Amino acid sequence: MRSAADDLTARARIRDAAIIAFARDGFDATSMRTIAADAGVSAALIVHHFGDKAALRTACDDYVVSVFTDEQHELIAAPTADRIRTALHDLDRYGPYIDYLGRMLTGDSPAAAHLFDTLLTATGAVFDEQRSAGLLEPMSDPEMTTLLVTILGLGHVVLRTQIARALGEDGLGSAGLLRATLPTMELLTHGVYATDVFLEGTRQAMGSTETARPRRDSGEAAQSRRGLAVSREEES
Amino acid sequence: MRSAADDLTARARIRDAAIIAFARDGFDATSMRTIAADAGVSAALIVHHFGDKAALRTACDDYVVSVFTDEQHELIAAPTADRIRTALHDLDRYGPYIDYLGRMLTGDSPAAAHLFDTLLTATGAVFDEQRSAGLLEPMSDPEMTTLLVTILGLGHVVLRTQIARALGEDGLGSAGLLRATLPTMELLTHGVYATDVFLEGTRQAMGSTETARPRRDSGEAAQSRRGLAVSREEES
DNA sequence: ACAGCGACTGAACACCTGTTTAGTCTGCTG
DNA sequence: CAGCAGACTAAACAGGTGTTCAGTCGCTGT
Repeated sequence: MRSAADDLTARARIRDAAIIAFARDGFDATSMRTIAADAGVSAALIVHHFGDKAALRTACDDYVVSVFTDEQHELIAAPTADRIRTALHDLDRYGPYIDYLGRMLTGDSPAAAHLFDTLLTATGAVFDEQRSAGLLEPMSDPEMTTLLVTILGLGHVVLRTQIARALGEDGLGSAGLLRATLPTMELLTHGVYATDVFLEGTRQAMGSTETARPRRDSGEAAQSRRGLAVSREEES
Repeated sequence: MRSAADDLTARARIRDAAIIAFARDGFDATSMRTIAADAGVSAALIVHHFGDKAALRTACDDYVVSVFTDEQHELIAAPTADRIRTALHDLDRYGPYIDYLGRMLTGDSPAAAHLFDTLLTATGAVFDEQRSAGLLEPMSDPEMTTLLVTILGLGHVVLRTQIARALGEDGLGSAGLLRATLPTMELLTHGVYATDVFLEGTRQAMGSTETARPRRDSGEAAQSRRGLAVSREEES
């Protein structure tokens, strides 16, 4: 620990300490003096190296994002949301970064936006490829379905605290990831419903609010079919 | 708005102002004086009514949770994660509460834990019922599948900012919810994959190591299994 | 009429915040 | 060697923080 930390430049130690503290306590609840103490430097040195606290944050943002996008890990080369979730099986290495990432994604920093878009695009690209190979079901709204799958993957990261508590095990630990793999694949392969009635009900409900007669299977039509009441549930 | 605000007790106005401010700026970045000003009272009165800032927070937590659990709305009576997402189609009414909820769920407050567990349990109950009716596919791990569906629902809430930006529309606005409904139902009904090869590959990968794994596994074992499972995405 | 009480406030308090300032030390360069 | 640049620090600063205090107001019960 000691020697490894001493090998890093002060700037790097500050960055690492900040990432850990921000991930653990949040940006606002972390003081410059705390970071400085953790990094073994003075608070003034942080300003000397980064400018101000906000600049330190964006430096941390950029670094964490780069960990998940720049690096040469083969599973991160095409960072599907599912893959990034999968890649994080060694919590020891990525733990603080994952937590940081979870906090980041719920904010509205440019880095978070960039990361989210990258993930979304990558997931969409994988789907496009698989669709060309005839491996995918027809989708009424491929962009939205891509988003749904991305949400499913990132949900593990963002809701990590709740999941770990509810399951009694860390959902992003290797045991948790292992447990999630098969059910995820089941969901993506045949869904949860054994019947079409819910889907058909939705189709009719959404189609019936339109003046035109609903069509069965056309994908493009569905997208134009939006704009009216939400009531697939009888309410309202 | 004037009269409506004046109809509320100062205590209620403080609570409402705090919820809005916490949801918008976060707990730490919101000062007592800001809340007081928004509520039209003095900062000292907040302390008088709630004790301290932390107590105000838990009061807000409890209130927001009660909005989504106690109320008599029929769609909230059984608050599936999917339903709660659907129920929130009038952002005007629930908007601030949703944002507050999103922030809450990424923390580790008792109220967030309670809410999450409630949602999880409710989703599980709906599934149990549907399973009895023979409406569900067989699941290798029903509890985990329940969690996955819950994550899918709550992901919209927690990642609202990113989703709204990426889609160019608010995913929790009525238009966004409407657009998400059909793809969600498609996903839950037949998944995204038209083939079983990914699922079968996962089953075999996990099953084969299962027999060779009498007890707790090391990281390397999980990684190899993971590698097999993931190789479904036959990289270029 | 008056005592009591809770709602309510402005001002003060002690503390913590991010940042600045002035300066020391170290190592390199001419 | 001098000198300079950058890493680095202790101390101070201005402002904001949550909270406390002493007190006023208006209502209610007697």
